Amino acid sequence: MTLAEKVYAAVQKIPRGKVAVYSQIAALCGNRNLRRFVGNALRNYSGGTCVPCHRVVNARGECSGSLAFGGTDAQKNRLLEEGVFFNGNKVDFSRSLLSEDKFQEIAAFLYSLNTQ
DNA sequence: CAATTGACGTAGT
DNA sequence: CACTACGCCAATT
Repeated sequence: MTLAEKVYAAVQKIPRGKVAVYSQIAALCGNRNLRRFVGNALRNYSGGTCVPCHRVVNARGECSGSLAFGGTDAQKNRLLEEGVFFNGNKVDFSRSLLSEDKFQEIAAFLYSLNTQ
């Protein structure tokens, strides 16, 4: 299993109405320093809508540039529809960041994948 | 096998 | 606040 596949698995576990940051995803895959590759993996992903890539933002709460969805606005609107709170054009982390317990839950799930 | 590349992050100016 | 410089690391070439 490549790291990219782990990334996809982790992102799929992000609940509706919440967002995660790249470092979190990287941490779930075993190492915060992989954060850079997380973005790469999502960009490279062409498997359709199975993975909610739009729920992943950078550490400042900003949506990604122009690449995957048709602009930052498109991603932002999608998040808004899911109930994510925004503060300007940034995600309001205090209300919409992945909760700590959910993070742990996903971590446990990813761990089980690692042992396969 | 070495070089290049990023949807990133932090610290410093 | 904005911009820069540098670190980080797997995948691709």
